[in-house]
Amino acid sequence: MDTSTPTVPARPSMTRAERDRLTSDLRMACMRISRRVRFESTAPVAPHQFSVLVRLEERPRTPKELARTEKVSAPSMTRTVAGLVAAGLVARADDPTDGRSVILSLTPEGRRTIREIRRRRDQWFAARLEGLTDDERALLASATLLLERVAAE
Amino acid sequence: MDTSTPTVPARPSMTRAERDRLTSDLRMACMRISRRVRFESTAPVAPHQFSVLVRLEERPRTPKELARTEKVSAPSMTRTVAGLVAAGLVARADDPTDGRSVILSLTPEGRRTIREIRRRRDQWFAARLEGLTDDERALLASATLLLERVAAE
DNA sequence: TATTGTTATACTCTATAACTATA
DNA sequence: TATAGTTATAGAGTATAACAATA
Repeated sequence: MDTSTPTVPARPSMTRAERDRLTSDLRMACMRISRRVRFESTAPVAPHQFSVLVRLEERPRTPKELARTEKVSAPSMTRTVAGLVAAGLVARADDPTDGRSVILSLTPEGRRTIREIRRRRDQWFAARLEGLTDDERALLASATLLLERVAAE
Repeated sequence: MDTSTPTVPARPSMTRAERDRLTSDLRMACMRISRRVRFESTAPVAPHQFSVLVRLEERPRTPKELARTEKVSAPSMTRTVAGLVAAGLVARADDPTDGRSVILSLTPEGRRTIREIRRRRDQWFAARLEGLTDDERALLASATLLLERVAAE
């Protein structure tokens, strides 16, 4: 895939007002799309549960680590994890090096659940992108690379 | 503002796999930015309250209308609205044509609150866009128009 | 003594069911 | 009888404080 900065016609520098406008318009567009995806697609687990599944998709983590990254209290995470374990989506294991800790990881069913939720969300969004031309899609593909860079900072 | 489709170099049609990839990558990028904006910027009102303020910014509405658009029950909206009225952000008025209805609208303080929240969110996002070149910003400005079109459908 | 995780308790947002007032 | 809104009550997620087990 082409990861270089896309070629666009030369333009004069943006004014401060134009930059502010871009910031606000782009942010609101992203948040509106996010909201609509959440509203229009149903999910088998609640948003805060899905968020934990995605964290565990990257690698196994402790409840404390999850509480910190998800910005919730330890007792809240205890509760959330308990629900995911009860649903068979997350597995608990003792930490062999520290008797106080537990190590949480995704079960195969947990991975399937993530895939299913992404599939539903993409399905809704894909229908909205149907009406675009190839050029418009190419432009959005280039923009996606920039957005990913911005979000990763 | 230029609302026409931006000029980009001619490219061959995307394959189905490329379209699927764009759908998923762009959706996830938007959702990740949305999440980070929500996490990184504090707000004087809760998310569900802010959402109601934005609906009322467009025009006055009844509680029933708000419950429907926000996808919550009528009693939930009663509670949310009560909080906003108590905070001085929303005003209640009797409907002169229907004694059962109440008409909700933003107070000046409610409008100030919306502006303040947007300012904080933009502030965070603007810092992330600082590192981009003018060409990259121009590309994102074009993409924003497409995203707005997509989200509006 | 500090740290990990849980339990106890309370507050908020959510829902459904029942109630009041008006059409 | 139907509709707009509220009140009653309960379930789920969140928090802080207190506790248990381990380092």
